Amino acid sequence: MKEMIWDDTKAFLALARFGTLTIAAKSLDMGIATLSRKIERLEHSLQTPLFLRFQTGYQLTDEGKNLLNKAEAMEAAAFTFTKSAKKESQLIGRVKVATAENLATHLIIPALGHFQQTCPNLHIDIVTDIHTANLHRRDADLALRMVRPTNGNVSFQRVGTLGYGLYCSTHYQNERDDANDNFIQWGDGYEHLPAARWIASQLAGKEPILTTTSVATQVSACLAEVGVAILPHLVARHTELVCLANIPEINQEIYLVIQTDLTQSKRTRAVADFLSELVKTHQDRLN
Amino acid sequence: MKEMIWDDTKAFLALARFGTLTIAAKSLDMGIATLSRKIERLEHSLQTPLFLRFQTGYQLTDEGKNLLNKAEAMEAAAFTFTKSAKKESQLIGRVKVATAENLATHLIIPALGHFQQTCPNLHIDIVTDIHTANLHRRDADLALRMVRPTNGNVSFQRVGTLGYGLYCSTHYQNERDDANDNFIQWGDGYEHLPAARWIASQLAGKEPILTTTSVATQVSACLAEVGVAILPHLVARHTELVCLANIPEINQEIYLVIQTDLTQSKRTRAVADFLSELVKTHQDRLN
DNA sequence: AAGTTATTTTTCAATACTGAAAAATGGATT
DNA sequence: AATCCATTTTTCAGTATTGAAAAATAACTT
Repeated sequence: MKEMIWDDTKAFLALARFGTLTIAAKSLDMGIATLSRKIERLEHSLQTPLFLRFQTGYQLTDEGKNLLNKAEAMEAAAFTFTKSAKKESQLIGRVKVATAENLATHLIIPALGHFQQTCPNLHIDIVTDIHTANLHRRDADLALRMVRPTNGNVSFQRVGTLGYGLYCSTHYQNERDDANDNFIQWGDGYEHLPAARWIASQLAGKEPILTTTSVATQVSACLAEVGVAILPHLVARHTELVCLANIPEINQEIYLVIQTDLTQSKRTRAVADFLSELVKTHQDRLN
Repeated sequence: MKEMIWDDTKAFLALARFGTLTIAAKSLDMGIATLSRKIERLEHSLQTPLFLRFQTGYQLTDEGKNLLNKAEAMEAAAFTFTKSAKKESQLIGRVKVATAENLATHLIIPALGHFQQTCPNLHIDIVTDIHTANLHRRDADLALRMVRPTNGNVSFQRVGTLGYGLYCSTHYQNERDDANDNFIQWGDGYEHLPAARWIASQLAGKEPILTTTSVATQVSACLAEVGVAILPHLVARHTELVCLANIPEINQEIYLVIQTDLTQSKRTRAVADFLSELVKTHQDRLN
């Protein structure tokens, strides 16, 4: 006995509802004969008579009546399947983006308004948790990072460069002794940063005047005229600090990390495109 | 855009599970090319890419992954549909039979053991509620009655005759005065019974020695040598009472009432056949 | 870097499905 | 009892679906 053909359930439901082959066939947009054969086939594969044939139309048997709600359950399942697919095909839902706080605050969030206009039903969640270095599926869908990913599970692309400069307050600049700068340096655990390494080479053994562990505190220190610091242009440009020099040798690449490019859903891809475009159009502000 | 073909969901599930067209096609017992086309058609009608094609096989997209559980829900619904149909096609379940207590006790129940042997998975529920005169669908599936049904919603067939006789104890018989019997009559509300009417005609104005409202009490009264009573042979044959005369003029027809014959489920029909056969084979004991 | 392998995609004849029209059915009406 | 009528069932030519084999593809191996 051949397995049931799921599509025949449509025929069963229509015929049960309309009662006559003629009307049911019209509702299904198929020939009268086809419908009759589908019902026949279904009854065969279920080994159960579903209808009684009268000249006035088809009438459900007891078996048919008892099976009707089961068929309707199938219909409901099929409906949610197609409906979910439609949802899936549209730009709807939430996408989680992991990134550095700097980029989030000064680059992404300011552009969010414009993004919402183009994709009103697509929402972005931003995660700036420092521990989300490796892009696990549950952590985030996308990441905008400044370290080259090592995990082989993800793919990535260079989308731009984050530029750094030597900054200080105007007052410090006026009083400055070029050969003997007061450097604000990164503290324990951040020695690997390109900015930290550059300062270390400038200090050549001398002591820094202050060490901190965040960009925000270094900005504060500069404004308080403690000394000079290496800051991203992106951050410093919003302050009253002055740029003494651009330091291109410690520029950092910005990578858009994605979960293996190809399998991504439409909405993830849309956000990825938005971020990639965003970095590219603002490349001047980053350098 | 054409509506989704439910059967293609099978293809989606198989391919998602086996990962390769070749194996999935084998599992579905169809050609490799057919499966490929079904997937293509499904993706088109859902307007969503479900798989990524690689030489190593098909891989679910994010959309496909998200839709997988929806498709599985459909599969589950289809499974219960077919399983229920199988149940429906077998002689399995319960059938509710409404009947008189006499017939239940002395005719149906004694034969139940034999019925269980032929249909071990089919259970009979017996309802002897007096109020279940009209066979509503929720009350009972079948009825074995001694009144001709009036409700047009049901069909019925004469399956036999219930015979009555004039009964008394042996002692009463020995002392009997034929012209002056002590009749045990039916009480208020039962005057319409054929037996009651027959006794009334015999009494011709005289008073009965006792009135009761059940067969069991009349049997008791006879055994206590109160008088003579009209009893169904079926009941009296199990007692020590003696039959003074057979009263064929008040025989009652036994009707098997069914919910409109044709639409009945297999199990109801099986029980109907059993009951019909039962009455016919025991017709001698009824008369 | 070329060859091997397992896979998908294409091709085409055979098969199955489809629908319009004709025939048959059986209940309803006169 | 004969006719009508709305329906199902059958018929048959056209269409779509199917599967085996051939061609193409790209990952993997030597």
